[in-house]
Amino acid sequence: MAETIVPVLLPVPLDQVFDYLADGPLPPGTVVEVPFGPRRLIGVVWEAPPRPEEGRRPARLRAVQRRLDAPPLPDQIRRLVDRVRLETLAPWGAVLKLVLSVPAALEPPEPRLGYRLGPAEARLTAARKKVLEVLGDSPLLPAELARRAGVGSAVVRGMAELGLLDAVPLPEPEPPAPDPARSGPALSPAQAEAAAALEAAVDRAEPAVVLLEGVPGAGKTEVYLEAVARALARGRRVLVLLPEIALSPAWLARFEARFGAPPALWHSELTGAVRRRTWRRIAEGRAPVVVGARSALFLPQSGLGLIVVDEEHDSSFKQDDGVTYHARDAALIRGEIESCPVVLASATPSIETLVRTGALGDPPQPRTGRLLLPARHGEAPLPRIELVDLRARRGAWLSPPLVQGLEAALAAGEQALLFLNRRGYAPLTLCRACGHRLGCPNCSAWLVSHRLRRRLLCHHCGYSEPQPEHCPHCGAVDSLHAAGPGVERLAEEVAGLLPEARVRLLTSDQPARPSEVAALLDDMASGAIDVLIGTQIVAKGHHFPGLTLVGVVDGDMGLAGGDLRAAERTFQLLYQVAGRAGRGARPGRVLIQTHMPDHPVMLALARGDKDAACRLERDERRLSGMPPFGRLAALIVSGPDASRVAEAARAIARAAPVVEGLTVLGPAPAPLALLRGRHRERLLVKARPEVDLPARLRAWLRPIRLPARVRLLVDVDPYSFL
DNA sequence: AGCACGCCGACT
DNA sequence: GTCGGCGTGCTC
Repeated sequence: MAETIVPVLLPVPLDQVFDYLADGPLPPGTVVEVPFGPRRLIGVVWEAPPRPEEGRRPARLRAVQRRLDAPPLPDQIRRLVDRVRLETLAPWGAVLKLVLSVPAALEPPEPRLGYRLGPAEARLTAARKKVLEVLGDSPLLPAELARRAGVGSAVVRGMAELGLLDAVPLPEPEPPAPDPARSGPALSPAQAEAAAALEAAVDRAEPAVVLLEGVPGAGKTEVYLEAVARALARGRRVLVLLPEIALSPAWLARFEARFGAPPALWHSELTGAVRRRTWRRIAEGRAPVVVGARSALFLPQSGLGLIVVDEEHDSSFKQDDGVTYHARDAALIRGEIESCPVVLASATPSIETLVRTGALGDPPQPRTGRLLLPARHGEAPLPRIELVDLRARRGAWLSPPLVQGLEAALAAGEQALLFLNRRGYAPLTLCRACGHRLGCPNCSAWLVSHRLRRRLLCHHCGYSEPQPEHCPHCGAVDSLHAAGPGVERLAEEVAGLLPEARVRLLTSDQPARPSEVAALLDDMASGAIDVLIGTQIVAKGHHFPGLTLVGVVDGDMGLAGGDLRAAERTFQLLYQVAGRAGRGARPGRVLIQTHMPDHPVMLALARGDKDAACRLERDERRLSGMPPFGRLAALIVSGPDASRVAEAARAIARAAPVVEGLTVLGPAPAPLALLRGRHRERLLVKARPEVDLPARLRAWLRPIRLPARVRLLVDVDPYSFL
């Protein structure tokens, strides 16, 4: 057979395909193993690039090692990889790596081994007799066998080695398929109407973007699950993206209630055999519904009839390092490729989505729509939100109105939630003798005091040191002062004010163990906690029937700094937190402490007028040409040597294209000028909508050669401005 | 990203 | 005299 040259894309951060020799043509999508320098890598046969890549070919091509016994990578996924590469400017191979996230799954799965009675004879101990007793006709997994016999797994393994047990392959158990015909909870007329609109979109099987908007409790999930059912009934598959933290047992219970079977789950915590099996099941088309966090978008699922992005405004859909993609935006690309609708669900949609779908009165983009779900009858209305003006107040972190609110709630046997988006005891430690502030040696950031651990931590790089006894600068004793509040300090203050109250903390790192977190949430739900103090992880989803008072300790925190989405994010976060109050029988009350009671975000929250605030924000963005009325890209130049980094950043700026509608700001030291020991300079590129920003960036940056030890990170449509 | 190759400090 | 630090360069 004639030798053929095949282009292969490899999961390494290089922006090119590599040519190999094969015995014959291999269709694009074929999964192959190839030699790569001293290594062997698994890659995917790709379409040949449109024109021969510049740069020289090697004298001799090496041969494809073997074809793997895995389903070919679907065309749609290859096109997604190509599109994401072009949009994010990430190296081609780095994007492929998102797809080939489970290399082991590409190998034929090893059969699971079960044990049955073997032929050999040996001295039988009591434990061994027990194992043989419980062993029936059908083979059992070793762990199951050991459990039933009440012995250790070592006994079972030992018996297998002696030949007392025969190992036989067991078939992989197939999880039950979701049943679309199983009827869901009865829908309200408004829900049924919205569901019908989504079902019609699924039936059309065309690219479309539908915003599904409604207050918490309006029943958005039930509505889009009807669309999921329709897609399944038509023999199509479904992908549901959720922020990592929204992938909760409660959500899964709702799914199972509707479909009688669980979906395939995908998130970062999955490891080992479960991760491998899930990937394989999806690749082989045996998972009708996949539910996962942002990385699930790159699973090799084919035949999609619907994509749902729930909590579409959530900024955790944006990946800030490596391939800087936004899963919501990439999902829209995927929807185009798959020719299926994408449902974006949220109680507080992003400005981007509101504008795109015409929800704020702008002309909607073609093939978009908005469904607005009203609150359900009998559902608790959103709680009353009151602002507490902190101007001219000094001293304690909790104002008198909030303290009175706490006392009243506890006296009535109700629960309270205090929200402060700051882990630890205090965000800053300073010396009262010399004024020295304790900073991180690797980052331009203050060390955060964590009293429970008796350590100072850097929240950016993980650096930590023991809580010092005296000032490391002047040596003064007992001079170190904790400045500003963190949740730990708040807990201390509440304990002082309400000594009899049962107070607990909940943050991303505390309690440490998932089981302890679950126990804490149970305690909160059952009323065994009076005051829960937490960071933003308490904002989402939880249903605490006895919770009537929510206190936002520092409503202004998110508004500081020059982040273009600060107002939007603060509104979304505080709205979510506020929604925790009054979900049970008794009405809720929300107190937001603020130094800016006249700020549009605060006024919108207090008046419950979301649309007005969104319009105001939209107008500001339009006026300043900010997203979605223009695009941004951040170029972060970093390296261990500050002056080389600065010089490289200036060189990049000098090479900037002179194009109508494209502005380059900077370079300037990034807000976090030192991060993990690397000095950072930032350029901000602003483009008008008619400019093809990624294409301009590619042309600009392609010829740039960076000096040694200097790196460039391109972040198109950045969400983090650090 | 890995991995090898290559030139300078503290050890059996 | 070697082991090993990580800087540099390459991978069809």
